[in-house]
Amino acid sequence: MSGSVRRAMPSIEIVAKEAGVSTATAGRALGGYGSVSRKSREAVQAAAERLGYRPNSLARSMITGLTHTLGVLVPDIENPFFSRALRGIADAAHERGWEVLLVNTDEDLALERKALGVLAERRVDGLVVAPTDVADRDALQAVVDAGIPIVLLDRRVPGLDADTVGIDNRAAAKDATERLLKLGHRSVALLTGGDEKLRPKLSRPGLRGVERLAATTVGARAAGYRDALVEAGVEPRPELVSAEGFRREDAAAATRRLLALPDAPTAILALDSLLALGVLQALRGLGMRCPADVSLVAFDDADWAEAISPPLSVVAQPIYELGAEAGRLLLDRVQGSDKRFTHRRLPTRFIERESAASR
Amino acid sequence: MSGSVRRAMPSIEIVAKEAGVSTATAGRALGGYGSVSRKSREAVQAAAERLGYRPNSLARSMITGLTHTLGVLVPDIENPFFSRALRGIADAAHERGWEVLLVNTDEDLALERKALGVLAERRVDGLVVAPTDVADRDALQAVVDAGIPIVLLDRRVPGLDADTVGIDNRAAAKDATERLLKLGHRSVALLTGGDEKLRPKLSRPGLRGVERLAATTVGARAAGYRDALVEAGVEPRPELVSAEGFRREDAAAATRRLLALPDAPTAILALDSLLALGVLQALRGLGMRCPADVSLVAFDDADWAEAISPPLSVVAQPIYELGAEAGRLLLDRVQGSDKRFTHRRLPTRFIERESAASR
DNA sequence: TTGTATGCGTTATCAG
DNA sequence: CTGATAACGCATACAA
Repeated sequence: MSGSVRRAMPSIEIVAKEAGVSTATAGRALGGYGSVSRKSREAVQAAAERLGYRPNSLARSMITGLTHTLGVLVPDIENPFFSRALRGIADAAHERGWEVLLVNTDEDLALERKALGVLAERRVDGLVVAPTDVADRDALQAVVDAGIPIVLLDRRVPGLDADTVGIDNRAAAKDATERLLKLGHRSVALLTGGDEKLRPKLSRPGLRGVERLAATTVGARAAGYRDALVEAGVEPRPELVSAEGFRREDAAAATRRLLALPDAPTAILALDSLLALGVLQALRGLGMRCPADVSLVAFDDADWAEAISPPLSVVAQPIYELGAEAGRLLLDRVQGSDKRFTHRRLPTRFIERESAASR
Repeated sequence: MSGSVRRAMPSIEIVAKEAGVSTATAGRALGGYGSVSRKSREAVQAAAERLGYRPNSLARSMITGLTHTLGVLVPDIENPFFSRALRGIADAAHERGWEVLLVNTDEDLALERKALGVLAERRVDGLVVAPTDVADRDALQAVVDAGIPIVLLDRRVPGLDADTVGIDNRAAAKDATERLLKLGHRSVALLTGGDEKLRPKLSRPGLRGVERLAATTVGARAAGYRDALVEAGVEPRPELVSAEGFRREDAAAATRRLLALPDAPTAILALDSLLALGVLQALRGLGMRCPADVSLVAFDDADWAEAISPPLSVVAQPIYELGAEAGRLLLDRVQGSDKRFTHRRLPTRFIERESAASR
C-alpha cells in the first residue's frame, strides 16, 4: 500500500482547510510571497505534501499576466538546423524558468498564420519564429501589436518590429565561393534548394538583381556567390544556379542535370547539408568521385560531415548559439527591455576538410 | 495608416459592450455554443473583428478542465530519432486540435522529475514520455495518479499504468545479428552506447542474464544479439560487447579498442546511427575499409545512410509512425478511453545495402 | 501575521 | 433568445 490514489488535483482551498488556515495564508506559505509564521508554513507544507498539491499555473497566469511560455514556430523540426536551434532556445528558456510551446509550420503559410493565432490565444509571453515566407509580415506584425514580442530566427522580414538572429549569409557564401575559386575552379555551381518562385529571379543574365532578394536566406547567399564570381572576373552563369527543391532527391536530380551541361561545373556549393547528401548520392550513381571529379562545399556542419569519405568541407553556423541567443533576446523583451530592435549576426566558420580540392 | 495599434488584448466584456450585448451573449456568439440571434451574432463578430479580439485560452481551460496541450518529454531533441518522433506526435496532436509543450530532459533524471512537476502544474491533458531511466517509475506513476495519462515512447517502465509504443527490440537485434552470421561472420561486435552502469551487466560470461535487462532498449537488443549467437552455436564473448557512451567519439574509441582485440570482430552491429558514424570515422582513421575489412549494420535509417559510400545497411524503425501512434493513443485516453493498457510494437524493416558483406 | 474580499476572462447555469 | 451570476484557482489589496 503506497499512499492513496487521488484522481482530481486538490486546490489551494482544500490544502488550506486541511492545514486549518485561510487560502491566503496557504498561498503565501506555498508561493513564498508575503510573510507567514513558521508554524503556519509548516502546517501548510505538510498538508500540501500529504494531498499531493500542485499549484494550477493557469490560474496563476490569469493573475500575473505571464504564462512563462515561449512559442516557437519552425518550418520543420526534423531539419537538424531547427532541432539544434530549438535546443538552444529551450535551454535558454529553461535557464530562466520558461517553457516552450512548439509548432511545426511545415513551410505552409496558412498553417503558420493559424499557429500565430493559436499561440496568441494561449497568451505565450513571446515568440521565436523562423518564418516560412517574407509575405507573412502582416500576421506577424499583428501579433507584435497585440503585445507579444517576436524574435526572428535565421530569416528576416523587412519592416517587422522584431529582433533578428542569424548569420551574414551573403558574406559566408561569398567566402565559400572564393575558396573554391582560389582552388582553381572556374565553373562553380550553386545548389540553392529554393523553389519555382525563386527560379525566374535567379536566372537573369549575370545574376543581375539577386541582391534585391537579399532579405531571404537563399537570396543573400546567391548574392554572395555572385559577388565572389564578379570580383574574381568570372562571369556568373545562371544555368549553374539551381533552385529545384530542398529534398535530397531534388538535389540529386539537379546535380545530374548540372553535370550533363556543356562546360559542366567542377565544384558545387550546396546551401544545406541535405542537399549535399543529394549531390553525393548523384555522384555515386554517376560513378564520379569527390573531390577528384567534383569538389563539394556545403552549409552546416552535419554530424556525418566529418565521418564520411571524403570528409566534407563546410560552412559551419553556430546553430545552437543562434537559438540560445534568440531565446535570450526574447526573454529580455518579455522582461521589459525596450531597447531598439537589434539584428544579431553571429560569425560562421569555414571548416576545411577534404571534399574540396584544387583542380 | 493601417488601423490603430492595440497594446492590451480586449476581453470578451469589452467586445460585448462594443456590440451592445451581454458578455454571455457575446460568449455564445463567439464560442459557437448555445443559441444566438443572427443579429446579435453579427454585431458581436463585427465588434470582435474590429477590436482584434482573441479569446483567452487560459480562462477557457480553467472552466473546461482541458488545456488542449500535450506534454512531450524526450532525452534529446537533437537526436534524429526523437525529432522525427516528435514530428509524428505533433502532427497527431494538431490533427485533433492539440498543441505540444516540449521539454528536453537531457538524459537527466532530476531534470525529468522537475519537468514532470512543471507539466503537471501546467495541467497538460496528457504526456508522451521517453523516460531517461526505468528508475523513474514512481514519479511517473504519481503523474498518472493525478489524472494525467502517459504514453511511453521507445522505452518501457515495468509496473507503470501507461500505454507504450515501440518496436520489438529483441527480435530486431536478433534478426540483424543473424544476417551478419549468415554472411559468415563469427566474430560480431555489439556497440550498445550504454553507459558505465550497464557495463558490468553486459560482461558476464556468455552474456548470461541479459534477458533480465530486457525492459530497457539496450538490454532487449543485447538479448536479441545473444539469442542469435547462441542459436547459431557461437559462444557470446563479453569483450565484444561495448558500452562506452553514446557519443560519436565514444563509438570511435570503442571501435579502435575492439579492432585491436585478438580475434578482432569482422562485423559490428551499432545500436544507433550516431554510433555508426563513430565506427566509420574510426575505420577511416585506421585505414580500414567497409565492408572489405569490417562489415557494419546499424539501427535507424538516417538520412545520410543511403548517400554515403558504401551505403549503410540498417534496421529501420517506423519512427514517425511510432510518434504518431503514441500521440493518437494518448489523445484517445485524454478523450476518455479506458481500454486496458496496450503495448504497441510496430514492425521494423531491414534495409540491405552495401555495408555488410560476406567474408 | 492573518483573514476577507475582489478580480483575472472565460464557460455554464438558470431565470426571464 | 437573452442577461445576470456563479464558478474555475489563484494572487493581492486591504482590514484586522
